[in-house]
Amino acid sequence: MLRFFNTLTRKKEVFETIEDKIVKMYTCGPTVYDFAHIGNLRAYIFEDILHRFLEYSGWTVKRVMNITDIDDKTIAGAKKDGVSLNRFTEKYINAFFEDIRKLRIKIDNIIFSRATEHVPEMVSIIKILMEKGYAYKKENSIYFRISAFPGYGKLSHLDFSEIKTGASVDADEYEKESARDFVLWKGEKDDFSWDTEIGRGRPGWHIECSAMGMKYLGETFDMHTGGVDNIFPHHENEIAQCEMATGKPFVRYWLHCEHLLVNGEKMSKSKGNFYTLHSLLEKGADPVAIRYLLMTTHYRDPLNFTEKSLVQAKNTVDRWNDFYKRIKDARPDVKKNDSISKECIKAENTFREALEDDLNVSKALAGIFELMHFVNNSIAENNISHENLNEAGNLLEKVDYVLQILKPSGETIEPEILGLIEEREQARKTGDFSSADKIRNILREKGIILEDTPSGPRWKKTG
RNA sequence: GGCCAGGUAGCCAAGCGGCAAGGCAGCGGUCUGCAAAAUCGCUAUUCACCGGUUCAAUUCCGGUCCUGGCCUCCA
Repeated sequence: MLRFFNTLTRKKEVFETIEDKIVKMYTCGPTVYDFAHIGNLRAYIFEDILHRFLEYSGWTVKRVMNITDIDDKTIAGAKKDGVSLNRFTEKYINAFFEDIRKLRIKIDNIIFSRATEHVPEMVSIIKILMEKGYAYKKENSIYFRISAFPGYGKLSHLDFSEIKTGASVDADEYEKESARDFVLWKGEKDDFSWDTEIGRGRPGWHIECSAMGMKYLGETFDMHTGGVDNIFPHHENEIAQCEMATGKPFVRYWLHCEHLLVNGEKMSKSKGNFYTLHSLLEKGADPVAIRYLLMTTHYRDPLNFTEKSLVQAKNTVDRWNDFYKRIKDARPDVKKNDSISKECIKAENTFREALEDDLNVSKALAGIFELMHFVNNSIAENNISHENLNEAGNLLEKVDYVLQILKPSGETIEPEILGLIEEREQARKTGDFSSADKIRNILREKGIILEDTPSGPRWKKTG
């Protein structure tokens, strides 16, 4: 039984979808005005684990991720570079896909929808809101009338009766009836405009997610995710405009991912603690270790990113892969040990039940670590069969559909390296250990680590 | 100021009324020609602090301190 913490009710709730075993989910994606930082990437990894686990559990996932390629920042960037909007955002869209590919975030079975390709859909929602009297036009811009929506604030749990029109609130350059009203459509100010039935201009910030979500998932859908900072105003406003346009509930479950800190502080460019995936990889970080680190803290807890914790993550990922390679390489000649099968089932149950409980990744991993411990012990005691190893290997591969931390197996090795390994083995056999150690050091410099086992030497690559 | 999340060993991190999971790092033993890997053992009388409820609290209640977030365009 799947349970998730719903921001709307502030409670963990049993997850029940509109259609049985089908999840319609909308996940907030990037605004493509800059390279993604690791805080953004944490959110995408959270969404990836969620998506993959749902599929692992037998659900059909219908998912949309937006790419916001029109807003103040993208326009400012395009102006600054003196290029078209598309030309400007293309660079960051490509970088985004490159980043998520490296972090093994899935891209198949997801509709990536671009705001600039859905302007007509946005316009039609705005038209409906105007017809119903929930939106008004002022100086060529169109605003949503918040006083028309009694449920305003139900997601963020903010009390708007107290909000005052002050310096920070009334910062908008446009005229509106109430400081709280938000803009649906911005009247033409520059070249970045569309000609539409509601005038020439461009969409406001919140309308694109509403339009794209409802276009692909329907007027009411199951799940919407994003970072906690999106709760207000972005998601609150999405609810307001959708529910007033359709008269139906917009989204059933809202899931939000906490922020990431770096060395206990908010990440910011001025503090010099701003990490992008690119900058970490340049320092030699392993993208799989980054993925592991970003997923092991529960998504609703703040995650403190440090370089030390990244080293720890790297060691853990290496151990995980060592174990996988070990059970692939072992060639035991023993009859089947039923206790291994039982441990595999136990580990899988722990894994599944932990993730079903609001994605408790740490607990899920602990279940697999316990299995590793048990299997390693059995290998040491020579009490595990080939069949048992297959069971453990299959389980590891199965959970890795969600985790994505196993390195691809079937690494190849050059013939000359293989020759060196054989040469060293001959030296060892004749007792010439100084030659053997010399060759082992040469191999180490080439990135090959040797392990002598009863059935001969075993090699692995570093890094 | 209002609202929200969090503070568990050197570090990361579960648990959330009944003797404190797991991982990384460290130390000692086994194995090994030496390593590596693996393995065994050790590493929190204590869960930010102070009160309260209870037979029993890291877990519930009240207060305090610290960290971070939101309160109109930042995942």
